Amino acid sequence: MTIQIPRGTYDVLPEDAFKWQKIEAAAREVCALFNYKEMRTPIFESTDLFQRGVGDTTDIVQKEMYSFKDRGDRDLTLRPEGTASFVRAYVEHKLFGQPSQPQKLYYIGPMFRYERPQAGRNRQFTQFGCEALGSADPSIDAEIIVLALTFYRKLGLKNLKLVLNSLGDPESRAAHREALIAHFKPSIGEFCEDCQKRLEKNPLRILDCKTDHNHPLMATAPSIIDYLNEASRDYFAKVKTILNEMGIDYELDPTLVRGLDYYNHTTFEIMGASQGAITTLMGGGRYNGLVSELGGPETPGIGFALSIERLLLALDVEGVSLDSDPSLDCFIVAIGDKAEQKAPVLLNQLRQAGLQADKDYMVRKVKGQFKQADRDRAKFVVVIGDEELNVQKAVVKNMADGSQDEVAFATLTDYLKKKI
RNA sequence: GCGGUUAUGGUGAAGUGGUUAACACACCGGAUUGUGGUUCCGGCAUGCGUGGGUUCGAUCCCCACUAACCGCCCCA
Repeated sequence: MTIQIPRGTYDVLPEDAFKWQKIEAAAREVCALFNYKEMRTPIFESTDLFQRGVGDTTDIVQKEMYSFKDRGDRDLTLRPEGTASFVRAYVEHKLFGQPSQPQKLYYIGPMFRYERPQAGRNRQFTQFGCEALGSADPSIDAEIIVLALTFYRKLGLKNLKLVLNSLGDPESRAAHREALIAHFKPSIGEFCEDCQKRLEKNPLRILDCKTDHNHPLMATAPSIIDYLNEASRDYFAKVKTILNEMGIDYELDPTLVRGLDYYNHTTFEIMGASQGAITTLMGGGRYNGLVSELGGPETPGIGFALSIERLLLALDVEGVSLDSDPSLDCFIVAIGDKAEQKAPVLLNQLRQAGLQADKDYMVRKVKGQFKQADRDRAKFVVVIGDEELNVQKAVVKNMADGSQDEVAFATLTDYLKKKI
């Protein structure tokens, strides 16, 4: 039996790779525009990093990590997300000591989660993410959201919905937590098993439950918005004001609860048109305690991550095409043994002169060689055979209009460069 | 991790318990000793996801496994 690709992974074939290049180029351009610098961190890290960073109670850590021991008996994990690594690097290289703050950074790379694959969910997937470390200014919250929107719009996505919430600071969260427990505890038996477990661990997540979505207590549950203390409320108000003044539409959703433990204050998602159940294109939020949690000084931070796989699906649903028109300047058709010997030499000359050029390698007949030239979208075909070699001239055919010229070998590159 | 659907060539797909597994597209060749995108003709699955079972005989029936898709959970 032939070996198959691991479950939940996929190959990007040549016909699709150019889309990825375009998307990655767009991401880099937008980051340059917003003055975010690339940082590259390893694809695996100490398992501890994610346990402490992402949070022990999260689904990611509890059941989705690709963990292994290396030959030195170290516990390592293929990264399930990017923020923990970036914060680790920020602390490890003492980037908090750099004069330039906040450190505005981005990454594009593979992430790994052991999940049941379906459209828009893979075991290896690719995230583009940005992190701004060191600033607690509400305008950076707005900036990071706008960066993501700019990126999507640049690629032609229109059907986007920004959803916002605030989880408040630790004091606000604690107050809300108590209120939630008090609200649900008397009737928790009417809820699903998961919710019963959530009650003590993370009652916030009950609000996210799809099973008990219609339970009357859901509608009357205490909203985090009502439990924000003054500082938290004030901060959130400033973020919203900036977005308003920039003309950014958003929807407030007090039940927007992100799955990672490190979030506080502003959280957000961008939803898009997508196939099936998955519509979250991008998610992120503020994580003010994370740097100190991972051994650095008390430092605020905020970031987002988005999936390129889901972006591609959304582009598809919206009918946005990233198709380009790859073409070849020139294709050499060789007829006969002598010409076949000459072809690679001539081809090399064209290439060295900067022309995108190719020839047949399948011993095809003339007709077949022309077909290949057509598939490669060659603008010109250079035909050489015995007759041409005798007079040191090639027949050059313009594939668009079918016209032909005789061109001396010596002037071939000049001729083609002028025509292209 | 749970539930449902599916699995035939490079692709999209018909199909039957019994000798040669439709059709279309793509590809290769010929009509046109040396010219593509049109047309006509020809070629192209020792094989029907993998392993086992039932049977005189299985691509078709049964079981297991694997994978894909959809839903749940959760997320990007």
